[in-house]
Amino acid sequence: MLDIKFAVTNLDKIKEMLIKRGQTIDLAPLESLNDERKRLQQEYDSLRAEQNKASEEIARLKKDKKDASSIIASMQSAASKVKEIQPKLTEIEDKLRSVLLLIPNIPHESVPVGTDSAQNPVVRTWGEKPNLDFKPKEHFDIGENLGILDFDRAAKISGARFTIYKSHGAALERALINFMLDVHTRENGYTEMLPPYMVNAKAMTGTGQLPKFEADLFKTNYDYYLIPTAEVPVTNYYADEILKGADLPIKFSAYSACFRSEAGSYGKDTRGLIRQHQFNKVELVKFAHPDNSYAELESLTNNAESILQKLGLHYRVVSLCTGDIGFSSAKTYDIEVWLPGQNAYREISSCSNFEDFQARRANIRFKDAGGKTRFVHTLNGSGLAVGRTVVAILENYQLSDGSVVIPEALRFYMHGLEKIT
RNA sequence: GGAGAGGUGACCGAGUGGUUGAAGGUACCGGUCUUGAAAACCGGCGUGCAGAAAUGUACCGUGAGUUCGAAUCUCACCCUCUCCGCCA
Repeated sequence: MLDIKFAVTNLDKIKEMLIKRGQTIDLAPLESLNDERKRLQQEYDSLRAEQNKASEEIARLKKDKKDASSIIASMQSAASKVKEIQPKLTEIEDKLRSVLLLIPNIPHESVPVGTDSAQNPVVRTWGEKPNLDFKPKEHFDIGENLGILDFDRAAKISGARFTIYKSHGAALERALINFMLDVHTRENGYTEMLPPYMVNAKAMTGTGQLPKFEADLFKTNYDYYLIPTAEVPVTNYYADEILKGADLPIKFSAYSACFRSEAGSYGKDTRGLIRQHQFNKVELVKFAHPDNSYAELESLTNNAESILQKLGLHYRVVSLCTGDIGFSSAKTYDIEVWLPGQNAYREISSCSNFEDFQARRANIRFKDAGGKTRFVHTLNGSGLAVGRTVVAILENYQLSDGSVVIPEALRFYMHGLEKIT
């Protein structure tokens, strides 16, 4: 959420931002609602001032055992007027907030201008495509042939976009989770967290999934939403709190299952593990000082990259352009891993700095060195999407006979297994 | 599911209708003292909105109500804790 003062005094900037993002929002209500709010607030304040003054006078008279009935009678009209204005004011404030909640974040000045993902510049690449002297298979064929992924039976018991991992497949997924958490907690300085997978609407609003993206979420019949990412519970961990400036940055790493309705992506990635209703992810979350949140974004991205490096998987980092960047984000790097079977780079991590956009929604603040209370900057990134990492391993480490080599960094977690055959 | 207790500032904790934005303490910031630190003492110390400022106003879980006036009374809801029952 943007700051209302900033919003009404920088309407041009917001309009420009919306054009760059390729979106249209009617901003007229913003100005008129804010004017109306100010007008009502002033009226309300002066009425209340009158009431408060009279109250003091009444108190004084009563204390002196004098008659106050005339002044009490004279205040009755003011009281009824206050009752008239109050609900109007509340209504305007609610409307104003609901408009603000639908305005996306302003991209950082370093974010490239562009219309879609084709215009995301590559920032860097790491490693090289593997040399496969045969036609590489896609991960779902490899997995099914090895008997470690079962899509048909998952469809039978759940539906499309679900998978059952079996045997070494299940072990591989579990190994990756432990491997990633160990690297982030022991080498990268994150504190591990295991959060709830169901949260309330307030938490979803805090991180920006609600109110705009309700259709992307699964909701239970008890008013709980299934989390689409651990970002939601972990970022909201400090909602409505004031942190100590000296404690920043605070870094959490959390494994969770993630649930997404994938509404609107019908027909995309229908086969395999790439796009699932339920998938596993290890998430990185940071609460940072506004002065160095962009340096923190770089290191967070590097932390996510370190997993791919240890696994020996070739990837590139792209900077999302203004037309592709997410609603809440001010700047996002996507890490795209190379998939020989698909002959394409695919997103395996998305690392973002939200600046104070989420902090303002979730009300997460800190005391700076001067004792002033300010909003923190929140950041997060996948470290990494586990299912897609399995895809990358199967496709990059496949052999011509259909077997798959286990990357060395993972063998400890696979009890020494070197190859899935 | 049944019975009870409670939600106050960064934290602990007073406060049951009239100068209460809210005692006291802790933490924090500044100062005195000290070679330095600690201790002690003195002072400061919430946030939003409007305003150039003075100042005004709002905020004591959330929402509604009673009243000239609500942290304080009424109702609903949310959350936490304790006991009983049931269950992994």
